[in-house]
Amino acid sequence: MMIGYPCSNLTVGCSASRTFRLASFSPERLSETVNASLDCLETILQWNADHGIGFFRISSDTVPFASHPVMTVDWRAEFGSRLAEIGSFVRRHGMRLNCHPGQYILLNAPNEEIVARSIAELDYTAALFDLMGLDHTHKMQIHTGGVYGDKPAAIARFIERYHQLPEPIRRRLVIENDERQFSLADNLAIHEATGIPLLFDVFHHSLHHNGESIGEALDRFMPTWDGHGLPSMDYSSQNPDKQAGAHTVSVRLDDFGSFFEQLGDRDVDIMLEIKDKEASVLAVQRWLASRTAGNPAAVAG
DNA sequence: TCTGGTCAAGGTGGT
DNA sequence: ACCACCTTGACCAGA
Repeated sequence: MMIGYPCSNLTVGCSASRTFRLASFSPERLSETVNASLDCLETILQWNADHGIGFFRISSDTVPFASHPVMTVDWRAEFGSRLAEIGSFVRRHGMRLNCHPGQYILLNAPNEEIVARSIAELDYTAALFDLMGLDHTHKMQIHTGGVYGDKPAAIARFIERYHQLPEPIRRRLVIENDERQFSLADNLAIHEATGIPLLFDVFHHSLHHNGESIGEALDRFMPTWDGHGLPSMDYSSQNPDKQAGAHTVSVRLDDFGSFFEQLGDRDVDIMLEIKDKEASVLAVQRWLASRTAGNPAAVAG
């Protein structure tokens, strides 16, 4: 089991998700920005290695505008060797990376142009992993998409488009249950038709489900990962000061503890979607260590 | 140097 | 009809 965090580290003092406005695009600006982001990504991964953190989400802005028509630069050639070095570090340390392309990825949109732009963006993300030399267990997670007033039709369109995806995308793509539209049960139907692994977001599940307990949900999502590495989850909890669905500022160990009880001896990688990032990962690591020390039998295996 | 408005893209629910 | 939210903050113009 590895505990991870997304995109930025608040300790190291740099950002690995630098970008710029579309209007500011130039080849020079691109080089400067991407190289600075990759410098920081190396810093973060080293920091992670030093702190025993093996799971990390890279920003979908690692190469800004990579799938946009403005991109005339051969970014794969320009940054390929740096990405290969980073990938080599990741493999050497037994780390796992993940990426979460944005809300504009809609494989089941009725509009074919939106689908084409979505595939272009996924193609870029898959290329990042390919250039890093990372295998298909390093996943790109997206939401299933829009409902467009007819969920069965939206699911059917997703399945149809999935079968047409280029292999570098298909082997890394996973879908996540969301808090409003596509529940775990909806995604299971898609999994049965496609074999796509399902990334389980336990917080979204608590807000939108079909009556399954957490234990039942875990037992259903985990087998969808056969052959894809350790099943991967997103974890957050409710920010008590904000509207339902808002992520908490810092991990609530009581809430995590009750989740961990339900997890039992199941082995998963857990991405903490929490505002204070690596601080919560360290807090969970300390909690797990103290729990193991206090009750060795409980976490064995 | 600081800050508030704005940023490629779409869908959805709330006002 | 419009705005905020989601992904995750970061850029940038103007003071």
